[in-house]
This record gives sequence, structure tokens and C-alpha cells, in this order.
Amino acid sequence: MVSTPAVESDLGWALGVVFRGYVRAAEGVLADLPGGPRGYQVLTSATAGEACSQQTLAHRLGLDKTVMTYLIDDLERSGLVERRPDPADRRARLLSATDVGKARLAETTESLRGVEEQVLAPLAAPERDLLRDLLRKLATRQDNPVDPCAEAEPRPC
Amino acid sequence: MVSTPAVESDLGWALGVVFRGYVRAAEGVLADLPGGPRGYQVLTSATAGEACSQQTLAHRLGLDKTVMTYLIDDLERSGLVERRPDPADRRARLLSATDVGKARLAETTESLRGVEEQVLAPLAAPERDLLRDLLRKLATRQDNPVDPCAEAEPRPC
DNA sequence: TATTGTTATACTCTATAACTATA
DNA sequence: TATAGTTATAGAGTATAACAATA
Repeated sequence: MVSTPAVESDLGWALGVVFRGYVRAAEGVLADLPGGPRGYQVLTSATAGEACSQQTLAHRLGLDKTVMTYLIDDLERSGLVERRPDPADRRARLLSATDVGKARLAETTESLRGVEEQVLAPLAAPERDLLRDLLRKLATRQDNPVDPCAEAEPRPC
Repeated sequence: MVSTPAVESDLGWALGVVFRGYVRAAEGVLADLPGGPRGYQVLTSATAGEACSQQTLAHRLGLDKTVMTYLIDDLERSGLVERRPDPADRRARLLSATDVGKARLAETTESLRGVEEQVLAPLAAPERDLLRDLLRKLATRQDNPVDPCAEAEPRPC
């Protein structure tokens, strides 16, 4: 009668287990990257030129703006990203990845592919793709518009 | 060229956004329940009689054993659960939900169903079920065996 | 006056280790 | 000696608020 534990029907429980499992699995790969998983996400955005302002990036990544400051401090100290005043609004900082940062991102991304496959390993291949798609769809729609700078839309960044 | 942000292909990013989204959405419902989302999970397990020992429960829920102590302290102070020494091993505590706790759980579970639907709202109905199934499948397999007490199996709990 | 980013402070959460009681 | 649980302490992580520069 205990064959199907009650917690398992809780979406929050499943999400938590999977999320923690991913973070734990990615720890090895992201350990020496400043900021860990979040540093990786910032570096990704900086490389893709999506870092219009620290604040919009912070919102997109689900972080506090003060955390974003520390995070970028560390990444900049390691020579992975640079920030300079936005000529159009000198209060804001434009974030960009250095060549070193881009190379580092490429390596890390490659390693993370392996981690993701490892985390999703209990599922069959088509299920893995399905889960990826569903999560991405949910994340993008629940979060905010697709355009990274669409919130305060004075210019396309 | 900025139409598909780079972070969005990162499984970790999607998981984080969805997980945080769920936690935020559930906050209202779980605010006055001691321990929040984790208190809810403990209460669920206690009601279902899956709380063979605090330690196995802690592992199942992804918590430290010390955190489990505080969590149960709060739930017990609120009269939702009880713990008493396991007659078969008086070092361990058997956790059970009180009648008040069971009633509270029923209410909360009902409210959470609504929250889950709200979180999954961006998906079509069949996609929602699919995502639930995939997450549960992944969580149960990645976590540990189905039997809640299968780790140290001296007796079936 | 409002906003971006920084800094300083305080608070919460979590992990570590020491302790008790049982085995 | 080893384990379940508790307690105390310390550390990391996080949020709050005050500040500087720019709009």
C-alpha cells in the first residue's frame, strides 16, 4: 500500500528533485567558473549580446540586481567579461564577453551537454527532447516576452 | 538576430525559471504553513505513513537531517504532526500527521492543484499531463527506488 | 524626481561539528 | 563502535536600504 508515495504526485516535489539533481550534476563542470550556474548564464547572455542592462539581465535570470553586481565583479576579475557605460544611457552598463570568456563559454557549454544527457538519462531519447521542449516553452512564456529587451523598449538594444 | 536568446537552449536555465515560478506561485498558498513547500512535503509524507525515519525522509526530500529537525519542530508546535519513538528502534522517531494536520493537508493540496494549473497554464492540456509525467518519471528514477524505505531495509516500515 | 548600478548592513538559510540516547 | 536525532556555532547566500551618477 506504500507502493506509490504520496509526494510523487506533487509537481513541486518533482521539480525540486530534478532541479537539484541538475545543479548537483553540473557542479563539477561549473565549479571553477566564477558564479557557478548563474555565472554561466551571465556569460552566455554576455556572449550573445543580450546584456542590454544589468537589471534586465538580472530579471531574466531571476536574480537580485545586487547579486548581479557581485556576479559580474567576479567574472570581470577573471577576465571573462567586460562592462562599459552604455553611450546612449551612461547610467547603464553594456556587458560583453572577452575572447577568453567566449572560449571558456564554448568549452563549458560542450561539457554541459554531457551533464544534461546524464541528468536526462533515465528517459528515452524522444522523451528527453520532449521534456526539453516543454520546459523551454513553459519557461519562455511564463517568464516574459521572447525579445530580451522588450520590457522597457526605448531601443532594441 | 536576437530573436532566440542563447540562454533559452540551456536546460538549467529553463529548469530554474520553471522551478522558481512554481515556488513563487505556491508562496501564497503555503505562506502560513510552517516550513512552506518543504513543510507541505513533510506533512504529505507523514499523512501517507511514509515517514519511517526522519533521516530517510530527509534524503527523499533532498534536505539535511538538521533542517528536518527544525521543520518537524515547527509542524509539531503547530499541532500538525506528532513524533514518538519507534518501538522497534527507539533512536528513530515515527512521524504521523494529526487529524488537524490531515485536514490542513487536504485543504492545502486542493489549493495547490489550482496553483499547479496556473503554473502550467501556458501549455495545452495534453502537454501539461505530459510534462507532469516526464518530471515524475525523471524524479523517481533519478532519486531512488520507489519503495520509500528501501534503503536500509531491515523491515518494511 | 526617477532610474542604473554600487556599497554596506542585516538577515535567513544552510552546513559543520559536537552532544545525547539508543543499538 | 555506530547510528538517529538534537543542539550550537559558523559560514554562505540573500535581501534591505542608503548612496552616487545620470536621466
